[in-house]
Amino acid sequence: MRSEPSILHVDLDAFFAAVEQRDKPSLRGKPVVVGGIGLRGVVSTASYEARKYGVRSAMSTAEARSRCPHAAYLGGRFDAYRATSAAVMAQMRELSPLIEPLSLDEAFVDLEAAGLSGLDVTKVAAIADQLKEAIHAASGGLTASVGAGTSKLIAKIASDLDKPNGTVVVPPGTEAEFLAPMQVTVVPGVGPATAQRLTMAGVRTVADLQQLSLDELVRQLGTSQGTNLYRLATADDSRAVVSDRETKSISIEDTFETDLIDRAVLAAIADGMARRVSERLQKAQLSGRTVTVKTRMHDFTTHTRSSTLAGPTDDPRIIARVARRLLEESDISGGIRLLGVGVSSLADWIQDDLFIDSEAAEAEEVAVELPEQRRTRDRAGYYPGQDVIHTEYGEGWVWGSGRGRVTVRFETARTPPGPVRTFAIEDPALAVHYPHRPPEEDTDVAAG
DNA sequence: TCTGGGGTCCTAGGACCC
DNA sequence: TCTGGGGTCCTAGGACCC
Repeated sequence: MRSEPSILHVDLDAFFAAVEQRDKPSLRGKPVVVGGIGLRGVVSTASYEARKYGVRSAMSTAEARSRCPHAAYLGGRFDAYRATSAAVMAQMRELSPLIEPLSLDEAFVDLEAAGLSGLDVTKVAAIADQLKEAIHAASGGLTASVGAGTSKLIAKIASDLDKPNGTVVVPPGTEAEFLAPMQVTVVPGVGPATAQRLTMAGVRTVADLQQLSLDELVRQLGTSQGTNLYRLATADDSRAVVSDRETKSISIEDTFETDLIDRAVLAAIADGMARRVSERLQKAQLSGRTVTVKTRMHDFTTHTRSSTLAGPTDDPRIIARVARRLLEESDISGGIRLLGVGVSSLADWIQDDLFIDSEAAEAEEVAVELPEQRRTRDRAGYYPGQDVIHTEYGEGWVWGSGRGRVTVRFETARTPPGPVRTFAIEDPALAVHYPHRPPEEDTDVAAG
């Protein structure tokens, strides 16, 4: 935690709805709801006029319509939101080289990294107000709320206290007492499930939380969340402002107007999703090894199935093939309301790097030295380090096998000696099996 | 009035290796 | 014949955030 309130949290007010009102003057001063407008839609953002009728984010659009039938219901124009967000973020970068966007409408700004010093409450409030004016001008009239404090936690909570168009600076040294009277749910990371567990332990406010020992909190919530919450409750937060956070996964999902049960229809939808995921991977110069299919049943229970490839891919055909297989393995009886396809275990090198010319592969083969005791056939009949398995992701040496799985070592140009990956032997990815030497007569080579 | 779409992080168990 | 513990990878599910 810092000695000066040098972290700002900037939060644009009713962002999506505000952009719509900016671009369409007839909507100004009127209730506007942006979100899913179909039968199963939910509200993303409600303008302040719509909030007067009880319309809230994450509420079903059906309920919003019943509460506020005369509002304008809009599906959203994300290109416009992205462009506006970029203009706003640029204003923050003018103020400091170190900003951390959390979403299109939120970011931390590090004033310390801007070389500013002697930051007392008055000075920070003035800086915040200037920033809000700059944002207003650059965005075509949008307002923001700003919180400032000695840590991310305090800045984030403060920005929420005087919305819209507020500025709240929490004086250094007053953090714990600032938090104490608040509900535990103001602490980021404490959602409904955690709040309920805490309630059962007699904890409703941060002050209640401050009474608990670390041991007790860890018992209630586990090591990670317990220790985190223990620190945050006493305003002990030294998390740094971090600019470029790397993408960990890319996914597409869709909720259908009515539940779908036809496997052929779903397979075709999965193909389209695989293509869109692939496009986004390629645009971001990323590829990934794990393909995940997500299904949501009529009763809202959600399942995921995933499969990890030998090497990263951004190929729509491969993603689609794996997604189809995972979908086939999924239970869709009774119909599903949602289908999703995603790719994770991302790498910033692309698929082509996995395929290398045979010359390089041979050079690598020479370099491979195996311990003597491994130069024997394993349980599934492979010679580890000598047999080669051909997969659609490239060729790799068998590194060991048994119990229905085979471990394959891949050689890649960029990352020799390459990843070691495990496949189920029945995995269709193992299209062909080429032993370097013929298996002995009694050897039952694992079925491909 | 039933519950979006895009993410992140954590946990837990099993397989496998040393 | 039984008994280990640590570490990594993978899978599945859940909580949470905007």
